[in-house]
Amino acid sequence: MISQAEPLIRKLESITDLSASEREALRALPMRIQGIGPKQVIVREGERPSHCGLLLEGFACRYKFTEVGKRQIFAFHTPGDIPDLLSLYLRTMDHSLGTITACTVAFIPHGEMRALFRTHPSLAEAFWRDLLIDAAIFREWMLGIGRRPARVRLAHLLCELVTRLRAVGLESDFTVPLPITQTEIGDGLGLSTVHIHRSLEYLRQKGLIRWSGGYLTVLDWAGLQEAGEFDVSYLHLDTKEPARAHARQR
Amino acid sequence: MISQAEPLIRKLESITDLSASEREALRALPMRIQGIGPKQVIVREGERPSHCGLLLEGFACRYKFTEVGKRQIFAFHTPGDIPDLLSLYLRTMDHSLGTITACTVAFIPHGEMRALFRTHPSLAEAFWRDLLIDAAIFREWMLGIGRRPARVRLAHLLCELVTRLRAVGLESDFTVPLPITQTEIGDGLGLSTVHIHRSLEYLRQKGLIRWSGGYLTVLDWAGLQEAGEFDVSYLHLDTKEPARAHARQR
DNA sequence: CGCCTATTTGATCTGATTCAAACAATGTGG
DNA sequence: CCACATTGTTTGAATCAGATCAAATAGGCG
Repeated sequence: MISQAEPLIRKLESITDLSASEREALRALPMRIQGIGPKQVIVREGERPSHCGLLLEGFACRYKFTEVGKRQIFAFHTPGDIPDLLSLYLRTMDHSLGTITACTVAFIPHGEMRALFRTHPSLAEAFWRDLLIDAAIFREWMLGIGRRPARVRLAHLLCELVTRLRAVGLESDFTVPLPITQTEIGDGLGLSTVHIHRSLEYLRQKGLIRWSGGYLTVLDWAGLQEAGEFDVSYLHLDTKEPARAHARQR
Repeated sequence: MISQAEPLIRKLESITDLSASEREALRALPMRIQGIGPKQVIVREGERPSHCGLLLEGFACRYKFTEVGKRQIFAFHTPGDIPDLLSLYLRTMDHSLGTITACTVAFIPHGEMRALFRTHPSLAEAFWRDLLIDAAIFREWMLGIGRRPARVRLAHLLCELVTRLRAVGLESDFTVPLPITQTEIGDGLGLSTVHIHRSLEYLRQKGLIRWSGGYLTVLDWAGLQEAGEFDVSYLHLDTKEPARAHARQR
């Protein structure tokens, strides 16, 4: 029951401000730490978890299968995320959570999270913001899957991953760890593995990225953003973001 | 500032239990009621609303455009919904909200909602549940758009709409108002209007549905559910849902 | 070294788009 | 109440983005 709240604190600080006492409260959360191998299920669709899983190390994803066995990945998760936070309010999981690489997960009892929310309302608000950003990412993915061609979709996803990894300090020099398979990318974008490979090839040939050995390097950030129609605002990374030009009061 | 909270109460009661005092608190919410014509924007991407819009009458939707002008609809909204509730915690809208038909919308100041959440924590929880179900619907749409063929996708959407309209009392005898255009359905499913028409034709010819004059009738509910691979559980309609066969404690 | 998993490449097929046009329904103003 | 305009539906034909199938190559790792 040693606390390892630092990745979580870092994550929350990327979307909100935390006071010293809030950071303390997070560090005081009791958690059971567990290692989980690659490609394992953490929580299965239909289960009713009694704990939330805070991802400390590794990559995870949430997904669901079609009746004919096709998989759609809804989200990729990185250290600091609590992918099944929603189980606190929706008792039954409507999708599964699994690891991509080997992971370290800290399980926090639901009761402890609820107590934290009661004693620290503004922390509760921070977590709600996180849940809402999660949904905003779903929307952006929907826009891509439904309406953007494969190359744009792929470039957009890479932009998102780089941005999110940067926000939690896992980027340096436009290089991020990305130990994800082309098949997994395909399952996230609603595309076949073959087509992912060809789209990746396109981005490589345009000199936008390099990707090998589990690390992605963005060679041309502006170009990749353009290729992916990437506008970071949907990630709501800055609480104090300036008003947009076309913003208006109702 | 006359309150018209009944559709909202009905909606919340479909996903949670409300006490008499909670219902009273909802009725006491001050709201400015406004009629809005069909196909109008209610809140535009980039804006920072100071109110939430409670939909009292009519159909609305949330959407976003691609850079090349393709639209993806993320959600269809029916009376009782507060489609922009998220603006309470995410200051800047990352997508737009607009009407489909003429609508009556009750605008509630953010401050009033926050006060309500403070004085009635379990109401706050009900709204959070609603927001999480919203995200669950996004996931289910993603699964369809990414991994299901057009006919299945369409049948699934129809099942969802009928189920949701039933939950708020807008269904009778497997007939629901559905004043939506084939183009709008297409924008929701990531398909072209032409293909929606052909897929609809297929469902009609299979004797599953009848749809005309703005009303949809499901002729074969079991058949439509099967055609759409529809499993209602993602809508989390019942707080007290029984454990599924494969549910397990961690 | 040999096994297993992931990437790469080529060929073919198909679900869905696009384009184009006819047709139906609905609403509007004179 | 009708002519006209507008919006939505229907139909057909051509085309294409991406899937599927199949097989070769390349990495990792015990």
